[in-house]
Amino acid sequence: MPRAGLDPATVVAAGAALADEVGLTNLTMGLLAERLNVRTPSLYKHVSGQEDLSRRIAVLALNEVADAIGGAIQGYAGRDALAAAAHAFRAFVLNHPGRYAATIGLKPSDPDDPDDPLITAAQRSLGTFRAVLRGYEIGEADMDHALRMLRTLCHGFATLQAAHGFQMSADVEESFEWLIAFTDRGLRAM
Amino acid sequence: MPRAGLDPATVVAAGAALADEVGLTNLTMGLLAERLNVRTPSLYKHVSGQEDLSRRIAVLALNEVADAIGGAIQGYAGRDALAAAAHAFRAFVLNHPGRYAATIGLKPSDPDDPDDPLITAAQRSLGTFRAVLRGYEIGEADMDHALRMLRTLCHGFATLQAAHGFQMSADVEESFEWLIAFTDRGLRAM
DNA sequence: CAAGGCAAGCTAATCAGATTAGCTTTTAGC
DNA sequence: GCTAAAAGCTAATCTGATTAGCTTGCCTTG
Repeated sequence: MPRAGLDPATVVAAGAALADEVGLTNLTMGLLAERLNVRTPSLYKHVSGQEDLSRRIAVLALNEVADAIGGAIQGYAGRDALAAAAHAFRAFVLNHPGRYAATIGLKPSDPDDPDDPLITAAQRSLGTFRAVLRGYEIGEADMDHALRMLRTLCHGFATLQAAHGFQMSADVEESFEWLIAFTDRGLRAM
Repeated sequence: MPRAGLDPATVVAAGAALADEVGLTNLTMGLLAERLNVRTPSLYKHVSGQEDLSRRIAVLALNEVADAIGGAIQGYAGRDALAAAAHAFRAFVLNHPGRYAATIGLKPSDPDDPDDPLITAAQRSLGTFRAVLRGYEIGEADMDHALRMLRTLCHGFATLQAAHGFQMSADVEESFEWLIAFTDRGLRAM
């Protein structure tokens, strides 16, 4: 009976994948163990419990979002960068609802601890939004507000759509494009 | 030993209050029973389980949001109505994080069933946003998109703030005002 | 006012899922 | 090959949801 050869990263990756499939709330240690061909208690050798698992999934997700947006905006600026970032963000949330859900409502970690990988990952994904805004003429004073707006829009739209929150008739894709255009116009008019 | 005299509405109201205090995820049937001076199984005489309870809390919350926004925008139009609605919405989410959380990620109910109180409540709160937009010169074609944008902004900002998502230096209140002004400008420019 | 019946509450039991304790055994490093 | 840490396992505990079935308060009807 050979060993499974797990390590924290493998467990977290499998947990994230499973969360995307069944939903974060339905992710149980038992289900994850089964997926990894291991008995439930064995998982505790790699993660300290559900909260730890969830937090690590969140870190993974935030880094992946950062990578996705970062890659998508390469070579673009202004409206093109905005659109690319928004689409990349939303695609990530729709394709990985489970792991994105893990990034919401985490116990607020000490924002001063620069060793916390969660902080690092959050900063990275924030950095990509900041990069998008560099393509606009935004004063120093407005930068943080604009950044928060961008986050609000992306997060809000993606989570509402993922939760089937848009049940009106109009096409959701069209609304998303409309939203991007609206934001671009506003930012350029600053 | 007199009876507790519970009914579904009482149980749901207590559940909503408790969810606000301890968080929706920490709302257990046992805790709720204790709050109502009743044994856990007794709750099942009034709600059919946790999912049912959560759904009813969501209905309550959506109706309360609609009332809050509806009341706040009375007598206002344009930018004043927009600001009043946004503030009312956010205040609700911040004061009642538990019950608002219940409105997210519910199993999508049949949108065609007009008897579902959840649909009714959702329509009501949507109606208040529609009322805000009537103060702007928005063409028929843009209405649904603008409506979705408004929801996106309110939902996104409030949930991010409730989740302690804004850890940058700038003042959150200031960002919120900035966001409202940005949106107002954009809508007026249509 | 008494009888009947429904529904609210209760106790006891079952079940799923998280987590811990303590044992066994692979396997990396010497 | 030897040994010790780490990885897995079984067994056990605990919390929380839910169901079954009993008891009894309370409202209605006669």
